[in-house]
Amino acid sequence: MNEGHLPIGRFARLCRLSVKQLRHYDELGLLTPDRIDPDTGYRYYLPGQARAAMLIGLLRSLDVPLASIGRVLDGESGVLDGVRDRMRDDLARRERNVVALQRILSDGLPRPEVTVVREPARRVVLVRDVASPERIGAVTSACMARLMAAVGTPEGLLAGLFPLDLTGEVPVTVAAETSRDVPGTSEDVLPGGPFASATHVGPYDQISLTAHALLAWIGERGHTPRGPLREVYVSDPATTPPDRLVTHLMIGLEDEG
Amino acid sequence: MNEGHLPIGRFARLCRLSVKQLRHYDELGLLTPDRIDPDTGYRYYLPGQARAAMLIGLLRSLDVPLASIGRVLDGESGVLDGVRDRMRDDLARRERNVVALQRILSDGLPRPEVTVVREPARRVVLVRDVASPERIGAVTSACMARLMAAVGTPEGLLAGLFPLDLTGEVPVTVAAETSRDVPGTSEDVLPGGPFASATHVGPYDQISLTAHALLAWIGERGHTPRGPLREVYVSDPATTPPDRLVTHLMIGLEDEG
DNA sequence: GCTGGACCCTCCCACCGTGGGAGCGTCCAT
DNA sequence: ATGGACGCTCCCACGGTGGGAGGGTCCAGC
Repeated sequence: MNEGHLPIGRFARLCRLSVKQLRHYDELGLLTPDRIDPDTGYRYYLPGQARAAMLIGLLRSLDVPLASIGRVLDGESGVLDGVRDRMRDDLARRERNVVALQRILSDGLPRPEVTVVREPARRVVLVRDVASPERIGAVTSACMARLMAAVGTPEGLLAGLFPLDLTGEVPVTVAAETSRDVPGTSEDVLPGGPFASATHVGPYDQISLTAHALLAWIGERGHTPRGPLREVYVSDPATTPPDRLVTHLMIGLEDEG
Repeated sequence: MNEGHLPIGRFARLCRLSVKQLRHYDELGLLTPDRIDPDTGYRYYLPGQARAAMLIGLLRSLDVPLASIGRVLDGESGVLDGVRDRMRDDLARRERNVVALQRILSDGLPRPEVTVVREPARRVVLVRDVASPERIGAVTSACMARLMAAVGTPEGLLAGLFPLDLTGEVPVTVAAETSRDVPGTSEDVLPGGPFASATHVGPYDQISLTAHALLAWIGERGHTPRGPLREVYVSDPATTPPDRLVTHLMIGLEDEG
């Protein structure tokens, strides 16, 4: 063991890492042994490498991916900020998941009554945006605020439109029924026809549970959904406690299932 | 397509799942097609299976593992409670990670001054417990409260002892130096000898960063740590703001490095 | 100098859930 | 009958770690 070289096992004990981990980090170029015996392939580390090794261990214990750790060790700046931001997003998603799971455990799965209604076509003005799946709630609120500011008092229904597939970037649309033209919004006609409709009572962040039940109802009967999910906001969230918020959920149906 | 049987692609679109997922769930026995053509191997589903499929999708979107979903579908009770509890623990761990990462980003890695001190053997009384890695802080506080209640005013130092390996169930020990016998505690002698010592200033939940630096110092110099990590609590957390809490961290050294 | 046991090497597989793709067979509307 | 959409199975990839097989190496004690 000349020059204080340590074989991998001893070095591993020093750094509280496993031999497997050290070999893996070597393979990835994160922590290269000071010397590798060309004949035997034995890896030899210096005690001075312990700090780098333990930094890897520390960051791993904080769930920083090895790829990011590599970039940190290469001196790239801002890497950990990105990691932290991603972790925060992930954390928020998991918090919502736990809340939703708790809700399911407390209340059971929603089994809303589903009816088929025939909707007229409706002339509306729209405000649109795009959101990541986590940000849908906030972005929808912001769109609604913009729409209300532009429209003033709506003459008819107030609704949100969302694609059924909530992966990737999700287009968010809020619509207010009106016969007037409103600057700052675009105008459109929501198609009429048969819709499957269910009513969600409760906070907006649990709408997806009722939406799920509605989709399941449609699936069970062999219908094919058509177009986006419509959320018709019946209550005013400014004056209604979250547990009493009423929202109609509607999904268009093919004329023939 | 007799009796309303749907081939896998159509059923997948109905349930917002991928064909790959459905095949996987079939393989795991979570959702078996109503009929499998024995000649072609084609899977055929009934529309009535959509609700089960979407329940799988819903629970998956909440990060419930497929194995747990399987047990839910088998009617086993209490499964989701366990999942939720595990998620909560995981969430707490991730929250701590993000906080620690933020701390590293704000303050940089701690680079405490490390000194070698020679400690006398000390007679102490002990309170012990066991904790999962997440609960160490809370359990240590609880032990300390018990110890203080039993000892009253300590005559000497007040310390916590923790193994260097914080995986699995971690034994937690708090010690108060005293010459008296104290009912409700056990008595022991902390060995003396050379110790590497560093001072942590700041909240207790960031002690691990300084402990890491101390271990790295030991590793860099080729010493071998001996025995548990000692945390000597210098400040009174009841009267000191968290940012000013002073803790000495000490790790025993082999006489010969 | 020899030997045994601890240590090291490489290579493969497993976990979990999903997606991609190769290579090939099947269904159905034209 | 034929083309194109759709189905099948089987393999590989991701990230990070552990387990294990099969084989070579080091060193302390004799």
